[in-house]
Amino acid sequence: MQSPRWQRRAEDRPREICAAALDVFTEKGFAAARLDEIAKRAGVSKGTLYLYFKDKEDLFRAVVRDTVAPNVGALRDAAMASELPFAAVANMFLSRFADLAQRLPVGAVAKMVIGESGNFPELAKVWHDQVAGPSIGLLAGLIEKAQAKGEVRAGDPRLHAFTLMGPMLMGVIWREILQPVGGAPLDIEALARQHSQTVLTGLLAESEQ
Amino acid sequence: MQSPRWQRRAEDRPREICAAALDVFTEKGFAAARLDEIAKRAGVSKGTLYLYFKDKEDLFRAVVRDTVAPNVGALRDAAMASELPFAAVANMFLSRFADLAQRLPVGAVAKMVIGESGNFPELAKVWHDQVAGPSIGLLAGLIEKAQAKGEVRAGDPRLHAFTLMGPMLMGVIWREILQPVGGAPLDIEALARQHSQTVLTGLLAESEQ
Amino acid sequence: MQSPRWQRRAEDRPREICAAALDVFTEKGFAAARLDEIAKRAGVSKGTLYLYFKDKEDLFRAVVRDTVAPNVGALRDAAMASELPFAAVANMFLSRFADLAQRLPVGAVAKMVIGESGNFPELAKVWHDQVAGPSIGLLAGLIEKAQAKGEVRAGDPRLHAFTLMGPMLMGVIWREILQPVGGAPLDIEALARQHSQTVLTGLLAESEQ
Amino acid sequence: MQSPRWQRRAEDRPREICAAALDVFTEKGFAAARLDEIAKRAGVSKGTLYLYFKDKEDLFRAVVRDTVAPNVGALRDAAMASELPFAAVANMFLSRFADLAQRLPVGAVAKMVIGESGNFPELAKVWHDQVAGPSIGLLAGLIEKAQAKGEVRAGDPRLHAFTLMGPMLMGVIWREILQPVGGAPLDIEALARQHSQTVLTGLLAESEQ
DNA sequence: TATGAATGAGCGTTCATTCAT
DNA sequence: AATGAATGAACGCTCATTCAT
Repeated sequence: MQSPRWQRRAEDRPREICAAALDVFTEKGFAAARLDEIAKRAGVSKGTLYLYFKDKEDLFRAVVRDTVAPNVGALRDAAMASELPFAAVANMFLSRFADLAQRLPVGAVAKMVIGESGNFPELAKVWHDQVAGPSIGLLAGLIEKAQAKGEVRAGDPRLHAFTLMGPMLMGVIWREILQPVGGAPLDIEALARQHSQTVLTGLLAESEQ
Repeated sequence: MQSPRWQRRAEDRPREICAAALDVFTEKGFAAARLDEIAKRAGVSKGTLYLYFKDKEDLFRAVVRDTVAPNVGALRDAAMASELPFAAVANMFLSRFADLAQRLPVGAVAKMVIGESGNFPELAKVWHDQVAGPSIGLLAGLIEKAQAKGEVRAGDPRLHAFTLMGPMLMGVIWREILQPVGGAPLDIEALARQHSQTVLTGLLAESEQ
Repeated sequence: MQSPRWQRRAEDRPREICAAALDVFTEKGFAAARLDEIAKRAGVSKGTLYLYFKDKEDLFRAVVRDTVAPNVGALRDAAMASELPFAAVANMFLSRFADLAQRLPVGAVAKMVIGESGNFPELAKVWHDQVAGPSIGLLAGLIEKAQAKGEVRAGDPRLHAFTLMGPMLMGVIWREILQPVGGAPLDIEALARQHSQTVLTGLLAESEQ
Repeated sequence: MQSPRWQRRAEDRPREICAAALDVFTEKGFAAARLDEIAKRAGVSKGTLYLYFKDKEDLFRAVVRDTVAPNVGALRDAAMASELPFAAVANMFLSRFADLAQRLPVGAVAKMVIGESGNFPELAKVWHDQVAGPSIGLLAGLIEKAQAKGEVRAGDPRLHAFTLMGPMLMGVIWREILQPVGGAPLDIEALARQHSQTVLTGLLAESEQ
């Protein structure tokens, strides 16, 4: 009576709700996610959600943006290393991505963005404009510079960027989608290590090149 | 009066419905797809759907299976070429995949499977068991054989397979998800060509290796 | 080809359909009965029903009327015996009813009429006007005459008719409704025999009267 | 503005809904009853029904059970009078039943149970196990005891029970089914009075016995 | 005459949203 | 600020009815 149980941490509510919502949206997708369940997992009532978010879409967007945002900064830094040899930059970039994918729900967000891209094109746009586009652009830029220096072989720099990043995306998706249904476990960091070595000097044995 | 309200086309109906359903499920995802719209696009009434499919889930599964199935066969063939030099096999595999991705809605199916993997784990399983798993396994096997022959450099064959295929998956997803929201257009076949050259001999210029 | 299988017995169709419909309507009631099932049990297609009956209601009414009709005649006869002593008339009436209830689906029709009286008041009306009303009226008339002759004790003749017929109706309902769910089996004819004896001279032993 | 769109009345809601549902189910039967109409009569929205009942069947069962239950207790008491002369017991039993039938929707429940016995055999079972079976059993037991004391004439006690109760059931059904479609009005209590007198000492005038 | 594929209105049920408490 | 009972629009599914064959 005197000290209402729920007065504590009023300003953490939005975060708690977003965390619960991320889980449910990831598991079910936007349409199949139930606000009832999000509320339950967040430990609040359904009505409370509406004190912090205008509606279900607003909550969904908030979840995606809040989870995407931190990624953006983490990638910017890699750009600064552009004076190092390309091999070192590539190594760093891949291992950094692997590290990111271990700590943040990169796979979960990818899943949501991919699955709901038809219903929420703007989220795909955010992902493109803030994450995928800049990353690819950044890489392509580094590659182009390295080509100019004679470090990297000729070819469309953007396609080269796909060669570099594609396996990492595939790894993240494998973990998120196929591993839970019986796919062989995948060590993202090992993938980053082996791939960065291999892709630089080629899959073929030196004797064959 | 002039044109009969409907025609008997029992044989084509299921295909027509599946085609319409593929579109709608791809655009909206399972939960947000409306049977009304699928029916409208298929040019039939809502009730007609139920003459051929038990319910919405049944239709969804049929769509995924029917679209996944053709892919399976197309990949088996690549295995036969295993006596060729690995470089040739890899080339063929990638260009074949690119070709497949041009003609079949690979991206659309991937999108559905990824987005609904939480609600339909069995579809993810089908995709894993019949498409992704075998493909990766096949590649890994070829790679292992090539390693034994000294053609391919050391390393976990499965991770090498990711190195080989990842960029193609990324390409497909880019086209399906990001290109519609402003992503730069991507030529999958050009990607296959450049990637297969690059990945075999390395991103680095020969002088650097 | 030459001799179409179904040309036989074309004029029996309505009867066959009614028989199947009686079963299904009795089991399920009007609303829950499926034309599909009636057609299947009648060995015809759904469309064929519409060659003989305007719609579902029309079929229902036909079923009830066709099954009710024969009962009517069978009861008229009992009136002619009105010169016999009342005890003999009552005996005859009850045993005739028991006989009827053995051979015709009296219980089934009663069930339908009772269950659908809200939706088909006219059927209840048919039942009242052609079956229950006349029967009760007939009995009440006989009783009144017998009272005038000093054969039957004073009292409202119609209520006396309830005393006479009620147990038979209860017997029919018991068989139709409660026996299938575990009610002890009931021999309608034994009931008719014992009841007709008892009701005439009283439940109480003679020493008690 | 002036009057709130709705009020919280969690405690009364189930009862109000059941009352409305009883009316509609009685009028229409289970299948033809519309939840829209039940909700309207209960003064709530359709969705509210689902706050208190799992689905339409659950509501139906609740209605029948809640309406059957009170009857059960009311009949138990009659057993205690077993030391009185049988004539007194029978009198009491019949008048008590008539009283019950005046105050409770006995006819309505009978109608529902009879009409839906095919679709809801368990309700027929409840009715048999808790109402009809015990009542008949109770009466048969009393009759058997009275026979042992020489009060009641020989014969199957259960069939005697039909002789006693049948007219009352018929009266209830008459009122519920036939009176609304033009059947002559029936005074259940008068029926109980006259029947109990008549059935004990016989329909026949004393001079005839 | 007979069929059964096709229709579409209608209902049970769900769930995002509101609002009296 | 927080609740959760109440709402009602919307959707999946059914099934009586129609009609091309």
